[in-house]
Amino acid sequence: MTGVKPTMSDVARTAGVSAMTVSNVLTGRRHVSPATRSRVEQAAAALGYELNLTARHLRAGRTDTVALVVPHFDHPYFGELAARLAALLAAEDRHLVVEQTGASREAELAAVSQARWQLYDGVLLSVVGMSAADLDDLHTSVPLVLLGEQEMPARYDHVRMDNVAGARLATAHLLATGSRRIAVVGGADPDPASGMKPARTLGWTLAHADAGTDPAPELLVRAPADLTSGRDAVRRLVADGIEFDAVFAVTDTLATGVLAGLAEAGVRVPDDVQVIGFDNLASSEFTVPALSTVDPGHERMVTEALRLLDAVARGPAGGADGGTGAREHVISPARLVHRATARAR
Amino acid sequence: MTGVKPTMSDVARTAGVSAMTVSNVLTGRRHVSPATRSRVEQAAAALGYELNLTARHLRAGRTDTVALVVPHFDHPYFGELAARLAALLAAEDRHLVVEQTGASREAELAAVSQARWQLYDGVLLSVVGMSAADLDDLHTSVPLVLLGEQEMPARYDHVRMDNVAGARLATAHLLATGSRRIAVVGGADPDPASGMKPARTLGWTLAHADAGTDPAPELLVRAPADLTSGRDAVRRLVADGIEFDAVFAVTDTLATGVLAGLAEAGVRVPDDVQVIGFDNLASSEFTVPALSTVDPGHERMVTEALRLLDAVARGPAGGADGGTGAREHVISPARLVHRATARAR
DNA sequence: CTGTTAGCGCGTTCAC
DNA sequence: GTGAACGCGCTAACAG
Repeated sequence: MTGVKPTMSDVARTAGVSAMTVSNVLTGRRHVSPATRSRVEQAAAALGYELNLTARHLRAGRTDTVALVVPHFDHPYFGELAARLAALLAAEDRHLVVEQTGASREAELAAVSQARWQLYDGVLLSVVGMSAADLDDLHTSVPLVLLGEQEMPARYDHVRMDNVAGARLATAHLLATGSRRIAVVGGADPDPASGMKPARTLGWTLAHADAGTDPAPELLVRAPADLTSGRDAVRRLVADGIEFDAVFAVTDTLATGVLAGLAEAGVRVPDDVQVIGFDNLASSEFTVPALSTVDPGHERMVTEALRLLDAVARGPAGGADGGTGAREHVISPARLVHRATARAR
Repeated sequence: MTGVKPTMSDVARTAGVSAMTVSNVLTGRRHVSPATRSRVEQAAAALGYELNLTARHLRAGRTDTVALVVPHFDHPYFGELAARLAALLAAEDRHLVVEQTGASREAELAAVSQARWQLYDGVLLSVVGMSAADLDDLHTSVPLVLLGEQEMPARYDHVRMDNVAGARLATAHLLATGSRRIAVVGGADPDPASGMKPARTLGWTLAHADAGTDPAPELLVRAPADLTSGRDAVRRLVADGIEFDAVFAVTDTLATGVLAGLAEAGVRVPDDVQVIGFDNLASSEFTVPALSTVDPGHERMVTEALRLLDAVARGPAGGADGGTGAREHVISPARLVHRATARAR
């Protein structure tokens, strides 16, 4: 209630020591005699002293904080990612803060061009809207690891899932269990250079090729990756009278919407239409029926991302490449999770 | 590639001006002649200068950043909360960072006792594990607004939902549509002083009293608020042979688990058992069948929370009370959302 | 084990 | 419209 915030010197003065000693007590980086320590602690408590972290950050040049920058806070995929990273970092007394860009290219560029990242020891950037070219224009001295399913410039470390293999696995399973008209919901033209959708769509195409068939073009349903779009995709398919006996949804979120759409249309899953998603969200076990999906190896991805980030932070000179500028690109293997929306093989 | 990060003085030197002028160009707080401005901008670009925000923060004593501290990143309720807040703040060029405590009392206390909050202009704290007594012991000079459904000390601003009224509404609807044995999943003894569960359970009790009945005690099923627990609650109910013709789940997450459990047991919803949840998550519209639920007035909650935070930040002296220490406690009204898991009245 | 000195890189204050 | 000096609060480096 005195109004002014006490500083370290204030604590030092009332404890009868120097500011350095107070600092030592607080950081524990140097030995302090028990007697001195307790005098300092009492003085700090008496004054209601609170360490000023911004000053520490400026002086130390470190913040012990890693940032995760995601397009949306409210997409379960990113929430789960954040939770996993936070758990890993907390184990080593480091902190995670999460920031949101908004998914558009413009919003991501704006977020990225800001000097905010200087506040962190490293940044994990989940890219969705930006292109490889945009990323190439990016200049930051902060250790940066990219997460995301599109093509990325070689000069950044990058962790992603095996989208093609996962989608191929899912589609192959649908073919092997008797489906012949497999819609890909959230599919995209395989040409565009960005995003997970072309890769997963490619997996769908390849699985058909593997089976010696060719998917009908009207079974490729473009859609943004949200719940509403999944439901709408089914409505559209039904309204257009397009026959299908299975759906490969390129994300679990889309798949959940698809299940809602199929239920609404009175279609039985998996008897009439099988469904497989991609991402293995925590909630996917609890859809009705329980969603079969592709697990992208979440744990692997977060441990690799953190490993790469620490490697960049420690050795800014070269990295895995020995100085050419190329860095590691990790691909986490995908695996099929069998539940109730697809038949057993 | 020179290795050393340029500072403002470096930029100033190569632009042939003083550091102050560089600062003025960057902040835009004072007029700078166009010619000087462009010289500074070119010098900054040439050197690859990046503003050091930690220094600015120390000097300015402000960070233009608000923190949201939540128990879990990966619970959709908090993800949606974060997204709403971020949208509101972005509109005024302020930033939101989200941090996670872990939901236990110990983890929350640890998170809270740290000086980290000094890094923010204000903190929105989502309380789950801590008691009112714990919060009373809290001493921080950072503007703080509490979010959470338990009792909170009067000296903090606090925003919450109308849990009792919402639960009463839901239960009353179930009674009015013919259900007589309404289980409350996630229910709790109304005595304990903390948490949303007792309040929502109380609403369930009161609705029965309103109807002149008394719920059977075996219909109160205690459970943590997650998907697995919702499903397990149904399994237990069924295994124990307890008859029920409706479920009021105290969160949508629990309700989603309940729907999975009912589907697994071959129970038809809403024909055999009606279900109503609480929270109105974005995903609740897409369960099968679509979940009827209680909407807690999300938008209202976030605007109020931000309004209170700004009020604390601006007038640290008094607040709504005029200096007695008591502050505003806002209760957002609840409303029933009719979908497919409950019959129309 | 403890103290002294000297900044970290900005922005406020006051001058011109 | 621009500059000089100082200090925000803390800690690395070197004493002793």
